[in-house]
Amino acid sequence: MWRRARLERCARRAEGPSMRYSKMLIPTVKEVPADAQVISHVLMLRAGLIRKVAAGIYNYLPLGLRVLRKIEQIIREEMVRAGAQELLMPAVNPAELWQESGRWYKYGPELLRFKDRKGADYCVGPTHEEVITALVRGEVRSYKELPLNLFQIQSKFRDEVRPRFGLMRAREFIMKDAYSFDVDEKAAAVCYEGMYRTYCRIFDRCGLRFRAVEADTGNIGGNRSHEFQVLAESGEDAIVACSQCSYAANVEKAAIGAPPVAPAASRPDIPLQKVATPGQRTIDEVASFLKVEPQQIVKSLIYLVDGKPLAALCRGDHEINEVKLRAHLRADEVMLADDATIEQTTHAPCGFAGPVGLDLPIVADQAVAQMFGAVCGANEKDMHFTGLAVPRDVKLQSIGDLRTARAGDTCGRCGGSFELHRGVEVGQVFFLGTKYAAPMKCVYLGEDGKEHPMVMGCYGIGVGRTAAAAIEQNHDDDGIIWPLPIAPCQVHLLSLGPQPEVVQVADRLYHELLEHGVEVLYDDRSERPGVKFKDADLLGIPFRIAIGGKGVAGGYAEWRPRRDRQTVNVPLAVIASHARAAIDSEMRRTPAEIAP
RNA sequence: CGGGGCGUGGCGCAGUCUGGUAGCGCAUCUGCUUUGGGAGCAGAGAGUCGGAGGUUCAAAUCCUCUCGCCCCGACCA
Repeated sequence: MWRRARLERCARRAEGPSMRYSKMLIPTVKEVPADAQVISHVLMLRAGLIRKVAAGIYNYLPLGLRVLRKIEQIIREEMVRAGAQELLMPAVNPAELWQESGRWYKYGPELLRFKDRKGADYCVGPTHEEVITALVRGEVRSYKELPLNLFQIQSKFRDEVRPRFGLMRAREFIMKDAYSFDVDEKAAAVCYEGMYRTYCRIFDRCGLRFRAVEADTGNIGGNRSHEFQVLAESGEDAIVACSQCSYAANVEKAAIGAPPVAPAASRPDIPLQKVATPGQRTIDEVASFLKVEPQQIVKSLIYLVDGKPLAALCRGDHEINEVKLRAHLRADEVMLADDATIEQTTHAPCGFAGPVGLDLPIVADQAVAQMFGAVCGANEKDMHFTGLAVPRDVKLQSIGDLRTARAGDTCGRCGGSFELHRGVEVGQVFFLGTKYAAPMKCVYLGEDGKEHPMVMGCYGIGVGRTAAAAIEQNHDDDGIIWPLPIAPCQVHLLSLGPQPEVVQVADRLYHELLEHGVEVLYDDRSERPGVKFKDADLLGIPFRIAIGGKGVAGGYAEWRPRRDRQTVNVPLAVIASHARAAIDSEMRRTPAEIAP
């Protein structure tokens, strides 16, 4: 009963002065916008949800904002349920805080910096670890005041090199960011687990299919992280999931099982031989020229690791993963060497590098360590070696899991095999430890009377990106198919035709739906039916009710869910309660109704 | 930051090579007809051709410089 009351309250608030289409700013467009590359961007523009103001900067129009507010509200409810408190920090941050954490110097041009009238340095916050840490260290002294988990929902700015894909990669974007403060690692780990579960609830409630995957911690630092990936063909991120155990990870991070030890029979002990390969630079060229498979070739890449050259080896059909390489070497920066460095270190042009006799530290992917009878570059123009036996011919500094995971690879946890998915990253949770608390002296007095740094975690959700991901995952050729919990409205009511009795019935039903606590968009425009149908499909409101001349004469309305498009005629007398019941039943399909 | 492309009524584009009255489709407005899957006819309004210099009798068009946007790559929530 409380639930009905709440829904009615929400609907009344949502109704505002009017949800009549004729009075609203819903600028739909027929033509596909020229500069939109991904479907969510196309549909958000076409459905009149957003408009671009500048590169990566958008207006959120009324229907678009309704979606963002729905997502925000779900996040807010679940964060509060998990014990977090909402606050709001400034978008503009003084440079001093960022200098204190060191990120003023490390962050690079993505941090939008500017000066005020006095010439003092400021930035627009791309994230808020500095501000929150400064706040908490100033206000919290004792272990008795911990733990704390504080969050905000706010616009952030990252001056992306290349903003694109609409809200998927904007420069200004709305983000929920939360920061937890605990007395020790153990308590912080409990908090991290709690946030992990909260995130699962949030995306479940949004009605999205997603996977939580192990992730690299990137620049934010810390030692434990999960990304929440909404599964969609068009996702930018590649993730793998084990077919046998629960392990799932970003391909950048996914631990690949060690290859089985090759039997002696498959280790041909043949001599190293230099062969001419004029002009054959790429793996494919060398493979077809020497009539071998790419996996029999050792690919040798020269990297600059914190400025120093190093050779990294992987199999010809594999890809070196720079994230893993950086982690393996405990380096800050890993980048492919330029041609000049390659020629200097290998004494050969790019395309002929090899590990034999190379005067550089060499690291190898685990799959390379057991290669016999292989092919590699000879560090000499137009020459390769055949008969390479890695253990015999190459001095390796170390061996590790250095390549990007692929479908079918062995799971590093259980030995099962990986399936590949694509996803849109909508959230990430980080276990930060004392990375910020220590340098910024965010400390508390413990029971032992001594000062300790607080142990932190941070937890982000891209609100606009979640909306975009929902569209990537839920659309067809005609438009968006919103999951009910985040749809701009629940029911799209259409009046078809100019006959006064049709308008009268539709008007009455509009009010009846509102009285039933239904969020309804009422298309009362004097457009032809075709126009209204097309706009309804484009907007993607989950349920459509059409009132037409025939229906009014026969005493029924036409009910059609957007997703399956199974049209049924429902008597006018019960259509409102039919809608109410359909909404309740659909909402119950989300885990929100599972006991807290 | 490297490479490529584009800036012309609200939107999408043609015109630029070869300088000579700025055009098309959609949208908008008016009228009549039409009303179950983006209607028809008739009429109308709306553009400093991204900006600044220059060449020329004459510049959307040629030259120089700028600004913005998009795509590919490197980088990232």
